[in-house]
Amino acid sequence: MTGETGRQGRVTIKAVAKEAGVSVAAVSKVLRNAYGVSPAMRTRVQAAIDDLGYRPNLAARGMRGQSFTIGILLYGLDNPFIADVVDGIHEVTIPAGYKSLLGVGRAKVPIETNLIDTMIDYRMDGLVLIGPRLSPETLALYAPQIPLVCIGHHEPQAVGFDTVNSNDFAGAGLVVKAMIARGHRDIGMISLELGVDHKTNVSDIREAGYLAAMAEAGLAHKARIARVRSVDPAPDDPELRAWLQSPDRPRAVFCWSDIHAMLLVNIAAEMGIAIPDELAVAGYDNSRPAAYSLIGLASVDQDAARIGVETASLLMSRIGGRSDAVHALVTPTLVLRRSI
Amino acid sequence: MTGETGRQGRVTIKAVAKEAGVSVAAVSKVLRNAYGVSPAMRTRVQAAIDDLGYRPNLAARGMRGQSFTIGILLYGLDNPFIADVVDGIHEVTIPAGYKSLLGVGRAKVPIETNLIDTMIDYRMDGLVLIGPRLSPETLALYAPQIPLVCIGHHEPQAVGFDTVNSNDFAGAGLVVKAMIARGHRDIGMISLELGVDHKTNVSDIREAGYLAAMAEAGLAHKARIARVRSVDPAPDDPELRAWLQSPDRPRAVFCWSDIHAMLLVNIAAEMGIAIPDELAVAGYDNSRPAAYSLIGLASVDQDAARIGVETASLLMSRIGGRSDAVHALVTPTLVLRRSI
DNA sequence: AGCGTCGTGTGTAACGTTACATGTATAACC
DNA sequence: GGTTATACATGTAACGTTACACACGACGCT
Repeated sequence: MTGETGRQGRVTIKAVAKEAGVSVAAVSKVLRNAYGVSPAMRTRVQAAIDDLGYRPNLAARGMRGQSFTIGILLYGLDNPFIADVVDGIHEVTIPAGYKSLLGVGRAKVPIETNLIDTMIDYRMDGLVLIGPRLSPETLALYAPQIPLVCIGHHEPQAVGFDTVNSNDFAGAGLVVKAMIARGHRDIGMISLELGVDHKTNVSDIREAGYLAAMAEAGLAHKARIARVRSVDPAPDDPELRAWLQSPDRPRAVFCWSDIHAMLLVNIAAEMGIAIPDELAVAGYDNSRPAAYSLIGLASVDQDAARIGVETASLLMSRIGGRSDAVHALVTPTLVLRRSI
Repeated sequence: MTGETGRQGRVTIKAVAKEAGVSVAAVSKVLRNAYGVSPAMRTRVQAAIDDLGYRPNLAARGMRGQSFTIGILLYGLDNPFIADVVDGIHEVTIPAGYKSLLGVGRAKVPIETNLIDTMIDYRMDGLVLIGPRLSPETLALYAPQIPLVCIGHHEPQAVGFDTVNSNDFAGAGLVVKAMIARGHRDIGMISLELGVDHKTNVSDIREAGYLAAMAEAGLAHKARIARVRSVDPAPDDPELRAWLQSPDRPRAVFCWSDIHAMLLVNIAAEMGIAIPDELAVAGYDNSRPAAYSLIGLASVDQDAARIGVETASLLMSRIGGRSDAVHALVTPTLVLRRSI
């Protein structure tokens, strides 16, 4: 022991109390903006906090009360959509005094559950899950343990947690209508292979929106969905190449994601297929390379920042005690570019 | 109180001890693989842990001992380099029983310091900083508080922490040599505006490597560096456009980053400048869109995964008690593509 | 037999914070 | 003037874990 301040020179609530000449309980109240503290006391304690450079120990905090930290679970880092969502979340949480820590789930169930467990074990105040691979049953298991809001998980009947999504149904409709306006009638779709919980995936909702828009335009008989296996295909993906070579390839195609749409545009260029004259393409996400003039990919913009803001607001109110479930939809827009 | 198990039904070390018929101290020892526990006791406790589905409370753990968690500070999420680095880190840390949580610093000093504080306050066992904007002085202040390894921060004389970097000096040399092999002599560079701590930035080391390689080839008089202001330029960045229009534009250009190189390739295409016949371009990072056939950008590959592995190994040994500083360099390779 | 040593196991005081139950003044009412 | 609110401040028991000091029996050595 080196004396008064403890071995690491770390400033604790005790030191602040001593410096300000008040009790630790009083300091704690000031820190939490709790009821029953006079303005005089508040300023005195605040001065001591500033003088000593005190920072609360989050681990200790988490043992008794709130930690003022939220956890965000992502499926990956290489996605501009996620970057914007996170920015949107911070726009709300940082002014509210919350910090956030992220975990990368790599779209694998064991990693995701492990990370969620970690976040719960750290006594975080709430969790945002972006595109979780977890089943509704698993989520229902976690929901009672911690305030939860999911993005990119369509489950409007869920009761224990909130969801925020782009209106994927409407977004697909925007694309189909724009293509019809361009004179196309033979419009196909490229989607993901069906998963086990496929009713909750964004790609499935986009499929439904596509089919509905086609039907509404009297083109139900033309509608067809090709499914690719890989979420993250290589630049020379054989599935996409095969699709482009197939004899009954449609005249226009709506891709569930920019990743596939951009690859399609590139492989088509290699194969000498003219875009959009021989094949019109539209994607989803309006990611940065879609705007490159060499790519020029029309794409649906989800308004990721707004999704983030909406999500964070819901999480804040849920941490505040709300228990009824809210399921919000954010309206997307279509960014027209050369490829359509 | 609802009775035996506590209000939230959460399983504590106490419950495990009771179930196994031993003391809490014994359970704690088993959890930490500490000395002084018989095989019989170990199996008995482990069985109880599995039966009850016990998970240690990290907040409580962090108050006394290790939390088995490391923090990773990133500057942003929209970068494939970072994604690969993080994967490399996990390759080492996960088998070692460590979890990791990320923070996004947005390349802003106050956010970065805030996040590092948070991670320290959570009693994490170690920190990885990827491309921190912090000054050597600030880092020296943090280093005594927590094991630290930096990526993308060149400070080979630092004593309190380790660094792992791509050999940016050599990477720049690879590009210059490849361009000379293609017959170019008029080779320029596009770099970042100088920051205050510019001796530690990767862009500055790449500049030095570029200048050295030019000098070595007897082209020192041809060498010139243009500096752009924005780290994250818009698709129609006026600075890059102006550079392309300038009368003394070089015949070939090495860009410090793919972000700028790809934009350059696109704006050049808009302006009718033929790549590589009128202008050869090479970037740094070998990011995914660089491989798109429509872009075809030659780029230096940093071997991000290896950097991650190296970093994690250093952090583990530093957590284990090592205190001398290691400064590792990873050898990059150049991926040749059409643009050069 | 007596004395250290070793291998195992237990009891319990921290760790830094919050929540709750108690004070203790001062003001407000009959 | 005595009771009752009201507002503020304090003392202290948790929270779940680890680290430390210690107890206990068995063993090997003089």
